[in-house]
Amino acid sequence: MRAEEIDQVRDLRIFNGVDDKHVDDMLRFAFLQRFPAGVELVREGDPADFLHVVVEGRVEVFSSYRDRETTVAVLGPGYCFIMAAVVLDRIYLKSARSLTPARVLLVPADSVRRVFAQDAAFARCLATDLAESYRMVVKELKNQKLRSGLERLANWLLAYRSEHGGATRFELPFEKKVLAARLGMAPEVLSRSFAALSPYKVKVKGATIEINDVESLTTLAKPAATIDDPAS
Amino acid sequence: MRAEEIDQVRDLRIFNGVDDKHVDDMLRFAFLQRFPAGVELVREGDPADFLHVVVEGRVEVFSSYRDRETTVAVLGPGYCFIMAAVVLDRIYLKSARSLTPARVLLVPADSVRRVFAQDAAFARCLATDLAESYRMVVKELKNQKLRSGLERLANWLLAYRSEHGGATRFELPFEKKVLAARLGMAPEVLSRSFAALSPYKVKVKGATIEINDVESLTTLAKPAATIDDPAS
DNA sequence: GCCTTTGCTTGATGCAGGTCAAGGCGAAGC
DNA sequence: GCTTCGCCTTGACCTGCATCAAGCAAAGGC
Repeated sequence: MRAEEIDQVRDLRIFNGVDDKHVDDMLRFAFLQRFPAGVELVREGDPADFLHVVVEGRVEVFSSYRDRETTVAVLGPGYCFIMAAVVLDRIYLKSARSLTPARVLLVPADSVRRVFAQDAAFARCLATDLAESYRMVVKELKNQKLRSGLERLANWLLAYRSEHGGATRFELPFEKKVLAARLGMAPEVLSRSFAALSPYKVKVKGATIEINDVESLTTLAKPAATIDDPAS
Repeated sequence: MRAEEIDQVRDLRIFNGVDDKHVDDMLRFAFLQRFPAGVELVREGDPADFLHVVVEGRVEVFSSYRDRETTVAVLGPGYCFIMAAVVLDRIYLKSARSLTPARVLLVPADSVRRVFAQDAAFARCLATDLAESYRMVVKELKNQKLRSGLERLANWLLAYRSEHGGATRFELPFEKKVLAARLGMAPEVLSRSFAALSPYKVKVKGATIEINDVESLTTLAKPAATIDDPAS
């Protein structure tokens, strides 16, 4: 990696408080790789060779079984994936593909594990990051098991809205079929669900969403801190 | 805690390699508590006061939302729960209740966090334990989203069988309605699913299960390393 | 012994959401 | 302008699972 690239990634969350020397150890053999959209970055079942950190663009994390596929998460800049597999030196449980053109930092797994064994601050970084990730998956599991498709959509809309300044109108950040996968439903069902939200004054025109009555949508969605609040 | 009790819990997995002095720091203010069956140990939404470790008995981890409830896991001795909430000093995302009479080690959250900040070995223990837990939830999420109820049952039977010596006959470790919750289905559906397994030579008599044709059951279940194998 | 309780099974019915097939529509190309 | 190609929507249909309502059988109380 070039020095200028190193500076771009040095203050990623996972390096927070870690000895510069150790960060350099990891980055020396790392790559900051550019990928076009639609490339498979990681395949489920492979041994964990690299810790991946999204620097730019969006990455979809998914898993397949027989002829089925399910999206687990859609990650933006700052998030790393497959950390657990790297720490434990196991195989990947999930696959990942770039949804948009993306830049991803690839840190060799063995250097991650080496620094993990030596640097207490890094071990703590990984532990808190893993704890965060753990809680994210738990929330997702609850979201899937305890809510209907319509409820998931309503909650997603409210959460996305408030993450982006709370404007009445906004654009979907990715294609509707990706959103459908993210919400765990077929694209057709997403369509119908959007239609079912019109009594709640949600207007959909292409990728543009308009939420004209947050109150009534909230009544339907019944958001819960222990599922939706990213800070709790 | 009494000295004799301390010895019982000192070599739990999470204290592996941790400085004795620090383990004592945590255990000094800990309780080894006995609970009857059916007691709520932890309530979703409460702040994380204690790290809980199951020493004896079985504990069901679950979550509620509106009038629904879902079981996330059933834990036996050696497992800790709500570690992520303790590390991050957040609220519990899940509730827990004892299924059987149980003994649970309760370690005050602040002493866990204090040792986490001081002792590198403990930070690494927590990190690997969190990584394991993370992978468990991911597997559970995949199990739920990618499989039908019948497939989940078939895989659970095969996994339980091989975890317990691979005998042809065995007893269910808990009530069928708990198993149903664990598998994410209504008790009635579990009943029907058991019935649907009789062509695969699975016999059910009360709590006794007999698997007479592992091969054909495996063909149905199609177990996958990235969902079912606890070691991968 | 009988009766109640509790857990489980079985049947009937309804609904959410998946699947298949046929358009509609906007963007890009010619 | 028209055509083509993806993406999305709409309609019709089907299936897996939840729900409700009995029945049944083993276990414990008296």
